[in-house]
Order: sequence, then structure tokens, then C-alpha cells
Amino acid sequence: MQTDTICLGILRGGPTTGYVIKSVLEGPLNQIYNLSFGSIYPALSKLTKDKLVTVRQHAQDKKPDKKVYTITKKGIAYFEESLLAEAGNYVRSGNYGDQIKSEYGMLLLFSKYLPGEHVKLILDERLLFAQQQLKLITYDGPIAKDSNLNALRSSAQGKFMRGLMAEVIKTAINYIEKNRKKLHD
Amino acid sequence: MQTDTICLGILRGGPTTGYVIKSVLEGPLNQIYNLSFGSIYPALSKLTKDKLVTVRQHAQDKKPDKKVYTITKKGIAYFEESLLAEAGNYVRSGNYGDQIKSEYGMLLLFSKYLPGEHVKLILDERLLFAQQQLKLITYDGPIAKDSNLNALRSSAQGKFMRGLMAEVIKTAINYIEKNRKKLHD
DNA sequence: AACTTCTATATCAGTATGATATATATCTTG
DNA sequence: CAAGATATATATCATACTGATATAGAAGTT
Repeated sequence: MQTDTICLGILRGGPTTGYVIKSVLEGPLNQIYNLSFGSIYPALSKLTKDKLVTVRQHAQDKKPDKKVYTITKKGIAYFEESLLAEAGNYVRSGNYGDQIKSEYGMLLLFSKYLPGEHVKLILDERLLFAQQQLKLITYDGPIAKDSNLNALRSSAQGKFMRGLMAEVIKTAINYIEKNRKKLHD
Repeated sequence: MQTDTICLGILRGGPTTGYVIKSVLEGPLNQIYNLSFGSIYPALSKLTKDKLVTVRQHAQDKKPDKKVYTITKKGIAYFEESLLAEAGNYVRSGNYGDQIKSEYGMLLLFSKYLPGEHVKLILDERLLFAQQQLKLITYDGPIAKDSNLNALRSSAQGKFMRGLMAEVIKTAINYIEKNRKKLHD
């Protein structure tokens, strides 16, 4: 899926900054998609140039200029077109639209060639990280103003995806806890 | 994790071709890692130049030259060094070593803006794909000569990862089957 | 008071993708 | 049974993406 489409899709949930888009991808969408700043910022610039979004520059306080992007009518139309096109394309794409690079998975697969202590450490850290992710995803308490996160939490689609991710993470945690002895000691 | 390290790691399971390395990544390692030919072939060339692997060229039949790569003693040493280095680096890396881009996940998240018929189709195709993957991963019958797949199947690490992937896929399939009505009709 | 983390944008060398080209064998389907 | 599709096999390259780095003030921690 194109970076443009992802950005527009997140912007459809409400106006926000490039920094927040990155946070959303790293936080609640952690198991789904990620993009670097080096992709997000140029995409936002291009989108602005093409009038698919507008920028309001908040040179407030003395912080670095905060650029809040808002999707335009043209942007909404373009987003829905692109989405339809990508949905039609989806089935035909390589790995059914998934591109996965899990260093963690490879490290475990090759862990035969690693000292047992290292394997233990990797497993411990990862379990901790997974538990944090789970908390983040299942958290239902109050959140800040950012309407993007609200859109993600309140929509049927957001709930569906959050539920799916939570189940998958729980399964992985349980499996690792039950079977980790096979990889060390 | 470096492409070199991945290739060497797979080659540690036995001599094979670039084409088979790609197949292993797309098949049994589908949920863990993927690389394009544009990464694999240059990596193999570089590895050869550095004497970390050797090539035997099978100009047999009339098929295109089949290049079978074998890891050298130097290659094994280098692989284990790299792995150790990457294991030490792992915890400090961005998303805990995971880089995920799931077009499928984004499509479902944005499915509010997609016709119900499309959503149904995507879900159906994906479920079918997941079931195929599950069969591929859990398959324990006889397999061809390629020792790479045997290494993956018989080692404790291979079994651990296969078990993990199978559990995760099963969880996802069940969740989608139970909750898909929330995304259409 | 010093250090680290968070908010916020931007750039860029190095790396990876996805498409395309080439060529034969084998499998499938009307 | 011929035509078309899929599998085996390598290679290249324009375009796209990453990961590191730079900058800078606020806020939180030791």
C-alpha cells in the first residue's frame, strides 16, 4: 500500500502532525504497519503540493514549527479511489500484501548458534515488550485530545483490529512461556 | 538483520540456490522474514567474492545455470560473529527488530470506506491463504532432498518457530471467522 | 545541575523492493 | 492436444524506504 494512502487514511480520522502519524504507527498499529519519518514527511509535502491536504503552521511558544495537516475534499475522494484500487490489487500481490521482517524470529530460528544466556535475555525482553504492547492495545481508559486515536478506538474496524492483535499477542506470549525451555537450558 | 546473515543462516542448513533461499523465505518462513531476488542475488555474489561461500555451477540439461552455494569455514565463523553482534544490538533497535507492513491489516482498518462486497472478498481470500499457510507449516509428510527444509523441520528451533507460527495463524483464523460480521453485513 | 526522554521537523547515503527480461520444463484446461 | 499458465532459475534497475543524524526547546528524572 502506498505511503500516501496510509497518511491520508490516518488523516481521515482527524487533522494531525507527521510526528503523531509516526506515533500511531508505532503504537496502536505496531503489529500492522510502520513507516519512517523519511517516508512520512516527504509524503505529507507531496500531498500538500497536490492539494490533497492543507497545513496550518503553529509557530507557537518557541517549539519547532508544528505542522498540522488536514485532509481536503479532494484528498478524501483520492483516498477512497486509491483504497478501492489497492483492494482490487491486493490479492494479486506477492505475499498477500504482507511484508514481514522479524529480526526476533530469525534470531530465535538461529538461536542454536547463540549462547543460552543471550537467548534467555532476548526471550525475556521480548515477553516484556509484548506485554507492554498488549496493555497499550487493550487500554480503554481516557486518552488525550488527538481524534486519530479516538477514531481508531471507537470504530468497528478499530475494535476488530485491536481485538485481533490482542488475541495474537496473547497466543504468542502463552506459547513462548510454555515452550521457551526448548530453546535454552 | 543483515541480508548477508540471513543468507548465511539458511546456507548453514545445507548448500542451495538463491531461488531456493527465496522459496524458503516465502514458504515456511512466510510469517518471519522475506527478501526479494534483488537483495538475495547481489548478497550471494558479495558473499562469494568475500570467500564466505563457494559456488558450483550446474550448467546441466539446457536450463539456466543453476548456482549451488555452499558456506565455507570462514563463512560459518563470520555468521556466528554477526549473529552475536545482532543479538546484542537487537534490544536497542526500533520496533524490537520487527518491521511489519501488512496491506491486509490496513485494508481492514480502512474497510469502512470500502464496499461490503470487497471486504467480504478480501476476508475470504485471506482466510484461504491462512489455511494454506497453516497446512504448509504443520505438514510433516515426506519432503524433497533439500536439506534446508529438513534442517528447519528437525531442529528444536525450527519446531519451536513452526509451533509458534501455527498457533498464531490458528488464533487469527478463529478470530476472523468469529468476528468478520462486524466488518460487513 | 546534569542527564534523559519527549515533541517536532528535516535530510540523505545506503539498502531493498517490485517490475521486468530471459529461457526452458512441466502442469493444466478447454 | 495445443495453448496457456505455472514452476525453475538468474539478473538488473528505477524508484522507494530505512536508519542514522542534525537541530532545538520542554519536561521529566536522578
